[in-house]
Amino acid sequence: MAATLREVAERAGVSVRTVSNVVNDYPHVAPKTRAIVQRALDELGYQPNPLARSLRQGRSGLVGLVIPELDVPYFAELSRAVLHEARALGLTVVVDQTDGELAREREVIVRGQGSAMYDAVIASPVSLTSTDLKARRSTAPLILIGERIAGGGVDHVMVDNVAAAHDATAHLISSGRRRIAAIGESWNRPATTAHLRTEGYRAALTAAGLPVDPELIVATRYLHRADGVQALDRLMSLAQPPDAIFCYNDLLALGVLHAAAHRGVRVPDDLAVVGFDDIEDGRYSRPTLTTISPDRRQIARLAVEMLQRRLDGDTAPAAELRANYQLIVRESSGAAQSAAPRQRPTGGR
Amino acid sequence: MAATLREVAERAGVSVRTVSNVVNDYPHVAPKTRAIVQRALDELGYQPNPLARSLRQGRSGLVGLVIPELDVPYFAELSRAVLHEARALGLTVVVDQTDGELAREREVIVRGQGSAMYDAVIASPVSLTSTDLKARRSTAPLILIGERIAGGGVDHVMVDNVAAAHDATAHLISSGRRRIAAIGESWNRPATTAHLRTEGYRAALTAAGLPVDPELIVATRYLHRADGVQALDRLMSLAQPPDAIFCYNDLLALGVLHAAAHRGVRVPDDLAVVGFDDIEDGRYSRPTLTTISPDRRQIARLAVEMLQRRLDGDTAPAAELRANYQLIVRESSGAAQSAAPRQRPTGGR
DNA sequence: CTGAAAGCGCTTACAG
DNA sequence: CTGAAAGCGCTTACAG
Repeated sequence: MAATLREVAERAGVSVRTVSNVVNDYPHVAPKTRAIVQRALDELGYQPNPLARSLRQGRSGLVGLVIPELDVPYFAELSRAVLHEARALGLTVVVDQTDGELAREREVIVRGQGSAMYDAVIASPVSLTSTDLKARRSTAPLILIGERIAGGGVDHVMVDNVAAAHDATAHLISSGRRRIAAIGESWNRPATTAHLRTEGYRAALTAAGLPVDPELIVATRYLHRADGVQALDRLMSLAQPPDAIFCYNDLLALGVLHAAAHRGVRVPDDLAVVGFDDIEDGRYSRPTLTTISPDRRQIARLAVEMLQRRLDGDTAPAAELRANYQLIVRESSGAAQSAAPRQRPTGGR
Repeated sequence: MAATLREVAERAGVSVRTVSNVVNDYPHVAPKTRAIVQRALDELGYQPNPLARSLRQGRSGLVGLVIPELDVPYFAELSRAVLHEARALGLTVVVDQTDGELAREREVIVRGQGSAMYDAVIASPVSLTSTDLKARRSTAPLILIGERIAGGGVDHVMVDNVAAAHDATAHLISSGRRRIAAIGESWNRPATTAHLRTEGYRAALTAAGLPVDPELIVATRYLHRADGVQALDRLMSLAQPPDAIFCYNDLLALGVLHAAAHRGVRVPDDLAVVGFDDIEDGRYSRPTLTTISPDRRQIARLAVEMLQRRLDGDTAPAAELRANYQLIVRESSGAAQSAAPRQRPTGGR
């Protein structure tokens, strides 16, 4: 069992106050006293009890990062970026997975506390609604990433989803596609994000004088690869299949690529594909994936810096922080096919 | 600010003891008293302070899951499995990323404590050595996943890496390959795991009467996709390039697949590829990836159950728990090519 | 069934 | 520069 401050104090023949001062590098300690205490500390292998310290100080020093699914690459990569930025500021963040379940998102975001003991929370909720947010009891700072939940009055950081979806769609149009599908509208999620992407998609079509065909907008249950496979199967069985697809995330797009290969649909020749997120897989897939790349580093930094400000007592009204994004054109929407460039070089269209 | 037990007690006109009893569903409370207290609890919106509770009880109720990289699919998928099994047992686990840095692995695994306050730790360390383990001060139960650190005297769960690597290699041999490379031996990691896989690889070659060519065993810095790309480039520039590659993980294999496509090397026709881990990407890649699939669910369950036993006071000697694995044959090692089966059906070999 | 009180291991005004 | 003491918010033997 770890030694306590009191035990160290007894051994060193000083008060606990003095030991505490040494442990915490309090400057005004006589060098001689410090040496004596340090020796006792070493001999006993003292380790401070973080629980006691936290209780006394009224804060745990822990920031919770709440995400739905750890094994969805976008969240994994985002989490890593957040952990990285947080470390730079000396914050310890700990990842909390909710499986996207409302009850669990509520527990940690709305009720605060729970078995968790976070001083603040960064969250990317999928089921939480504005009603939940209004009922929030916890006073710990909260920063939302990705989703803007209407009327929440909560700080959030996000990219301009409407504009990004517009750009993705416009890219397909400008490369000659005319029958463009959209995959990822939501079945059962509140999914403000999906709605915003559909809005951008529609706007781009309309601006180009192209019709919006409801048949081409396919909702999915999740945003996983398997959903992309299903969606493609459905789209290809249409009387008039699409010649391009804008997927609301890269995982859907990778599912589409997979299903297309197995159906003998050539990408990008027969079908152009664009994703969203710029996860690492898309840089190695065959063909490589054109995608919208949100500046994850910036997202993480904005979130963490805002959090730090709130922890420091900043009471400014809730902020809406916007991060940059970029369209990255790769093979799936027209660049040279990856399969065997020397044997069958296929130019863009 | 949240109300305290004492405030609730005053409002209800009872002692804190009684309030505590109600909060914790202690059975012997008079129904009438309970009702009064409950009302006060509701009116004040009481939330217990987990820090105080933990300090008093001498445990935080938190289990730390220590992994090197959150955004490496294998760890993301493993983490999810562990969180799932832990939930089933009522344990709250929190993910702690170390970036594979020795200092950080030490802080949480060896020193215990730190800013973290875990009752127990499940870890998949990459830099930690047996010396560190012997110097361990923390008395919190520790379960290692994946790596067996010699002489640590610590519980661990793993698959039989030698046997698995043997099977992967034997599969390539039995499908007619003769010049089989291995990618993923370590440059700078302690990497017991890599050594074990090399051992299995060598054994399989030897058993088949095939020579072991040192040129074909390529070490990599990390085990990421980019390392796979580099390794393939190096192998293909050999005077006698390989006709098959056993990659020590799927990420390397996906990098190999990518590089092969861009070089015009056909997989599996010119080159068969086998990975290790069975991450989801490999089920959707082109071609899909043959791989060793460790039973992640079982690994997670064994680790969590062992942990629970230790928390319950089990003091049996350190256990070595073995999980099952399975070779999953997909397109990359000989099944029908995925590219466009109808146009160019390629049988296995 | 409930109250008064001790104590978990710290930090920190308050004195001196 | 250092000591004696209070108190963070709980839980839990000890009485009654």
